[in-house]
Amino acid sequence: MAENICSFLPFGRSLAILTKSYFGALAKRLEHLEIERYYSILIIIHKSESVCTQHYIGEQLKIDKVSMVRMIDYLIKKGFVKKIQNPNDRREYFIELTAKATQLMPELYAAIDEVNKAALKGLTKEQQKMLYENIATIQSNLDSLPSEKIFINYKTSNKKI
Amino acid sequence: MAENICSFLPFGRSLAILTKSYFGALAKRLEHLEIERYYSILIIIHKSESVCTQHYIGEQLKIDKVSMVRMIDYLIKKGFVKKIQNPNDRREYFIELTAKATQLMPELYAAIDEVNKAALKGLTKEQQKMLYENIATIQSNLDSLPSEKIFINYKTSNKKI
DNA sequence: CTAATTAGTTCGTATTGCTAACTGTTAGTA
DNA sequence: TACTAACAGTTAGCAATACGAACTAATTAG
Repeated sequence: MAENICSFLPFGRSLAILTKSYFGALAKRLEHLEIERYYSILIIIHKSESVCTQHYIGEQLKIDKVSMVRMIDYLIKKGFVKKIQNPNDRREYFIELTAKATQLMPELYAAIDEVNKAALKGLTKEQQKMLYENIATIQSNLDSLPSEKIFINYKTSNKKI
Repeated sequence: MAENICSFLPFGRSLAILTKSYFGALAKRLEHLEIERYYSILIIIHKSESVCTQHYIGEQLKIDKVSMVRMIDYLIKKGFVKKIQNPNDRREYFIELTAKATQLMPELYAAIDEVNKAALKGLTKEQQKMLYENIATIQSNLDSLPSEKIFINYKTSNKKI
């Protein structure tokens, strides 16, 4: 049976499929918004207590700097963020939300909360807490292992299921 | 702090980063083998009690049929699988492991087991069991939500960390 | 027998991660 | 001060993957 087979697969495979499903659901929930990607970048900026450089955002989300350029360009083109050169270190640019993006944030948080709730339905508060803790533990375990860099992308398509 | 920010991110974001780290570690552990991708396809075929078509494999791993063609072509080129037309339904092809691939499987399982163990280090057996169950629950929750298809890729690069 | 469906293929497009080479800026150091 | 190294960000090009659409060949439904 499929379940038996799956138990032999790398643990990461389950995570990959889960991730795919999660972002599929989130994209669906947010499809009425003008933006379809890079929510996490907006959140990093919005929640940061200080100014955000591309370097900082990339570090938080583990996105390389080249991809960051493309993503920020996209967000600028869409009118969600603006880039302001740091006068004290002119190599850096501060990435800031526009009013348009700021206005959108509550909707974004609500959607994420909704999808999170739907995803975690059936788990007790205690189980949810344990899940987050275990994920953090696993992340920390993996961070200490030798590894190769891995390519991982998320892109919504137009196809509806 | 970063941890505070992360708690506002979509749940899927943690999973994405985790998945990335996992496959990075697995790729590193397997870098001495001739193959660097598509381990899961080999496992599906190896563990399947019956013959495997591309359609079946894609269904198990949630890989679309176009990508399946490319992946199977790659595995054929590398000499790990062969394609045999089903005489009873000549639209289908059975994908089978070559001797070379079969010989490689124990090493593959050992590597996966090793990385799984390293990843789950510090979790009790009970916690691990709960984790797998919770992942299954979440997957099932998400499967029942409306969603869009999402692009998700894993590709090892040559860069070592 | 015809129409619809299915397995698989091919082509084109989009996204992302990587390397490498590059600009401009800042910091370290002789 | 001048030279060098490091850093933030950019650009170009490659590889990998997902998708839609159009396609072939084969099978099934009516």
